[in-house]
Amino acid sequence: TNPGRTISLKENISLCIELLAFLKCNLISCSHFSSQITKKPPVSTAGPMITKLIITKALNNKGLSSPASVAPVVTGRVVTQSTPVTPPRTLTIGETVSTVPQNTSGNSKVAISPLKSPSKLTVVSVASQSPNSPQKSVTLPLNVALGQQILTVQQSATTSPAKAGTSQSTAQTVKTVGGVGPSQFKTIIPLTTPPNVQQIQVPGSRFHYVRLVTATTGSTTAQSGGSTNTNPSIQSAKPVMMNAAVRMSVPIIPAQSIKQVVPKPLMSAAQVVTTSQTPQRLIMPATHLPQIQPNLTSLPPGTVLAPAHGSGNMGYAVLPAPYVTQIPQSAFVTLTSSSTFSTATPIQTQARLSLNGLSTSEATSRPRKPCNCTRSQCLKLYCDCFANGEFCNNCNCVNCFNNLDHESERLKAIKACLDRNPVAFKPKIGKGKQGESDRRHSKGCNCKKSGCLKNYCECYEAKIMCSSICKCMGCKNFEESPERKTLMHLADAAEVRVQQQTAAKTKLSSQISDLLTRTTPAVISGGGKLPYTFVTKEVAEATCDCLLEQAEQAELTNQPQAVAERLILEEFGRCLRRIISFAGKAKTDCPINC
DNA sequence: GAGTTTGAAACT
DNA sequence: CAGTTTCAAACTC
Repeated sequence: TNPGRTISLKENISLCIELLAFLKCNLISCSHFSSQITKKPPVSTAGPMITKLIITKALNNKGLSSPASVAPVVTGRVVTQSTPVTPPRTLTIGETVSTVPQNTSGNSKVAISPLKSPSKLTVVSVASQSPNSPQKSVTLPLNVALGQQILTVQQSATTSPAKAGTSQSTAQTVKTVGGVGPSQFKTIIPLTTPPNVQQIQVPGSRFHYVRLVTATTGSTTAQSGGSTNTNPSIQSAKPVMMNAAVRMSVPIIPAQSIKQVVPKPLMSAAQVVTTSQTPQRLIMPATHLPQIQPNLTSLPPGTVLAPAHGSGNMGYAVLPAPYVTQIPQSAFVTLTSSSTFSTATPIQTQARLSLNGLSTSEATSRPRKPCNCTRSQCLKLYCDCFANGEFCNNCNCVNCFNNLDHESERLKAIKACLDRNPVAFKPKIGKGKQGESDRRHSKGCNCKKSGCLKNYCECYEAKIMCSSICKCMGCKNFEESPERKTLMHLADAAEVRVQQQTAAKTKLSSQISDLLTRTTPAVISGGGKLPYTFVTKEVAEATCDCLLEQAEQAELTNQPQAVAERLILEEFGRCLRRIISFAGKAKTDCPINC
């Protein structure tokens, strides 16, 4: 791909070996190969994304209500919005909030699945504001409900018929699945690529966990038991066993999936969101869903969505996405019963949407450094995990409270931090609109001895230069600083070296192992392909010997590198022709295609 | 790996 | 708000 690039002899031979392996692969019987491909489950190329986790009470399968049983159990939370464009405000679940910006005119609602629901997985609830349309919910059999995107948009009772016709297909879905007429449920907005929902069984837990998984590529299968499901591409739910040591796997969802239901962004990071129901519930933001960040899930970690006045004491707790991946199996009960924070004192935390100027997805996609806290119990900002809104996981900390076992303490600590500094959990490194060059430390550093050229300095650590707001002394971390340039060059060179060495090592080992593992002769019959068994270990070694011989000859005769490369490649071509020739001859001669 | 240095966070 | 203490990471040996 790069004609101007000079290839060393070693690389040349390496390429030849690679070609040899490739040839060998392609000699494998076509049917054999294709069968392996078809057996392979579809794998998403997208990073894991959490869309939502619904926890219901443990249920036996019989306990699922029939579609006709419109239970008064309200488990899906309805968030509404009064106007399409609103300033930062207090959100009251149950208020009218527009979640479909185009044509629902503020009367649609987003049902947010609760942490727990009594005995059933309730997909939709209506917080009716009309006495003629009492609050209702549709309780679905789990295997049916699982096929639905949990975020739903409903028409409120006061929505006009004209507005009600915004999404006929999805409304039909609701009607069919839930057995409830369109007058009650206007719209369920499915994901553009519907999710695969998996049940997660947690031993010892009373709760039933569900996760939504959508593969962005690959085939999909019809949903089991989902005859009423109008979307055939929804995958069947699969039970997943979990133990305490296993992280809850992260569902995958296409990035565009949530776009349809993204309500207007909540402007303030310190909003109070109130609910109108009783038990505390969880809203788990999807770190990898930037589209959903502006809505409820963009609320900062630790936020408790306080109940609305006069409507009980249930609230939501917004947790950072890593929470989901680190969550221990037994923690939900503690959380759901948590009532540490009343409506009068809702905890408001700031979203740590980015770390050091990186987006959340970027930041969370890389492995986090384990902390080593010994005295802070990981409940102070000294602890990087805590400061980043994450639970400690695989850390080396002592007496750690930054976990679900100490959730109440943790929430208190969050509150204390925010009392001291309302933006304590906001990213310190702001990303400028024009790219990284505009990134800068929000507070500036205060370095005195390091010259801002060591990682003690938060600016230098974030690979940004100090700015006018820094109060550092003897700063050398500025654009024209020769010391800084030298350091940067050294760091870059070191990084490149490490990468090259790692890549070379990986490539070589994979080539060797690849060749060695494919040298077992085997009889492949039929398929019209040459038997790949001719590329045996001996043949590969002999080929390599031939190539090396050419390389040595070229060196001995002081040939220019281009000539040497040509000789090697020509020799490789000869080797291949011989292999193919013998293979074809053997196939003709041998009655059993050996 | 132990000890030191450093600067942010926490505290007064 | 300034000064001091605490803390954990970065760094050095």
